[in-house]
Amino acid sequence: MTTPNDPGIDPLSIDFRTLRLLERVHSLRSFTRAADELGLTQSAVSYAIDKLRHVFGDPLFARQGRSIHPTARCDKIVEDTRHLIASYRQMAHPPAFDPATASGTFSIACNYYERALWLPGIVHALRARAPGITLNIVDAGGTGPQRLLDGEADLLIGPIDRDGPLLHSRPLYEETYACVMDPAHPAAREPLSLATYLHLDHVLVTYGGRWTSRYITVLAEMGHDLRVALRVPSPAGLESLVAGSDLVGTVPHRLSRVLGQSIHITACPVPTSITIHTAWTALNHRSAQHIWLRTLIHTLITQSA
Amino acid sequence: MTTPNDPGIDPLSIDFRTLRLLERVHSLRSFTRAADELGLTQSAVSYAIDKLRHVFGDPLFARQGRSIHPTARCDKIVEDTRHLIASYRQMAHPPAFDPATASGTFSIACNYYERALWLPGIVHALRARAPGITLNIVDAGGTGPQRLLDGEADLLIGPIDRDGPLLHSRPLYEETYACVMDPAHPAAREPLSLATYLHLDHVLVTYGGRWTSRYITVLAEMGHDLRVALRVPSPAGLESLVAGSDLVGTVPHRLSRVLGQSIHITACPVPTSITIHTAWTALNHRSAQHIWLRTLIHTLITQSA
DNA sequence: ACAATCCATCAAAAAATTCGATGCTATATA
DNA sequence: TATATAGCATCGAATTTTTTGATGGATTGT
Repeated sequence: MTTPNDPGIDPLSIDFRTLRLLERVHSLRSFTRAADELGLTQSAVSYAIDKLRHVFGDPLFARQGRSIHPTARCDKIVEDTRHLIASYRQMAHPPAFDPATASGTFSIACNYYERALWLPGIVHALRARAPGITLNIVDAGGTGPQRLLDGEADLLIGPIDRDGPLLHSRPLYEETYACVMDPAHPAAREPLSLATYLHLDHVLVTYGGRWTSRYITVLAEMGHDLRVALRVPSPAGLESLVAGSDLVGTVPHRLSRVLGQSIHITACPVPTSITIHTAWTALNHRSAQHIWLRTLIHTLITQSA
Repeated sequence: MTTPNDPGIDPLSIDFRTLRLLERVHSLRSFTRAADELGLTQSAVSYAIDKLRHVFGDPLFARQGRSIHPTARCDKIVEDTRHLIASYRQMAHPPAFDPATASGTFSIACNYYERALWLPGIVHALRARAPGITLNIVDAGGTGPQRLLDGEADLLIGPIDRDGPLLHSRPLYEETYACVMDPAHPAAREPLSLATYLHLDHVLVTYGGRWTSRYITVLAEMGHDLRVALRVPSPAGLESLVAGSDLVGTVPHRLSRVLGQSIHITACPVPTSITIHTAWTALNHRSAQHIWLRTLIHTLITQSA
């Protein structure tokens, strides 16, 4: 019938369906009934058992007149098989992510703007709902997507222009620019026109690296150039720079509102806006933890934005 | 790409070759190199991974420019997979039978003849080589194969005429019949002719049930009938029945030699012989323990027969 | 004896896998 | 900046595996 260690068949070519079939035949003591239960023909069951017979080098079942009797080896194989299938099922079924008991680290790349506006809310929610997760904030710098691709961050929050390759993203809200200045500034008396804006002396927030703010790009496309008196890498402390000076700063509108009470805020006359997104890579796209966290963050931000 | 819990594909349809493929891709960080190693094309590997992606609802690997990076879920799956494959391999590989440490029960069906001749040797060898195995001797009765088919015995030793269905057997040796009588018996003076044999008064061993000894069958076919003065169910004590009487007993030749010194033994004139076999069912045909035991018994008996 | 049950087997059909070739994207190089 | 290269995805064709439906052989129960 079969020789032990039959070289003609690779034991690894057995799949879990075939193992389940073996288990059912063993339990039901019948090829025919197992076939019915599994929605197959008796013939297919016979074929599958025959394959298993070659793989295990054992007859597995011997006919005893009208019924079949498993061999001792078959009993043992079936017992092992039950554990094997259970393990595999557990492996194939992703355990539902439970924030309350979850542990791990989650890295967010963003810049001063997002940290100032949204980080407190995120941290607060996370401590309450998923206290086991360590939050790691890295500076997005001028090139946010690179943080994701390099594996330094799991989620990027910021203005994404291109929906580049390998990058999933979801828009949060649209942001406009605002100008901040000393309340005593002459230009603070009425809404700012583009002409006036271009004649003022500016404090420019460069955001460190090679990033160029959208309003600068738009101005350049219009053929205009900003009179820059001071360049700073971050909006932090911008309030004290414009207070008591004639300098004007341009920052996202929502940010201007948290810079301090002592400054005058008015709409920026450059006709453009940016859209803030969350973004991540394919690596995390299906991760239960990541889905939960990015959804949480998306909800928090869009609800208060 | 893929939706979690994709209903279109049965997770159980994954086989162990595919899991090994996943493991290799994960280790080598390359579809192409895994394909080379497994003797497949990159295309086949891509197909297999795609199937796994649907089953697990996870991209498993994300392209990072020129190379690939596994997802966290993939790492975990691969780790589980290694255990799964190891367990399966152990299950598929029949553990070599080690007599010295083996335990269990082994049932032999046979009759007085085999017990008297061979059981001491079998017991002796088994105690020495496989002390953990319990030997269980059951009477074969008139219908030996039935003991096997009923599961009452693992091995039958005895004269098998038919190589019936579901029954494996291996011949041990050929046995002839001998006549035993009192040394003072008139017929003991010269070789026994068939004519003389038929005129003697016999003690017939019936072996209990419905069994008919071969020499009886042959005599009947020849149209002869035996003059039976006494019927006994077993050859045990036959010596004392023929000693000091005019009765003649017919038993297998080897058995006659262990009945006692005080009797005369001569060849039985009925022209026939029987062949002693070991026999077993398909249930035990591939069992390592059974193969070892029946080979041991076969060797013991043929070496001293 | 006779019908019924049940697994084995065979040829044909259906499904899954593999191959070879090509496409597409992201580096690396000139 | 353009080009070459490496590497996975995808497509149709070829191959292999699985399933089916029909049939055979053996055993049991009536």
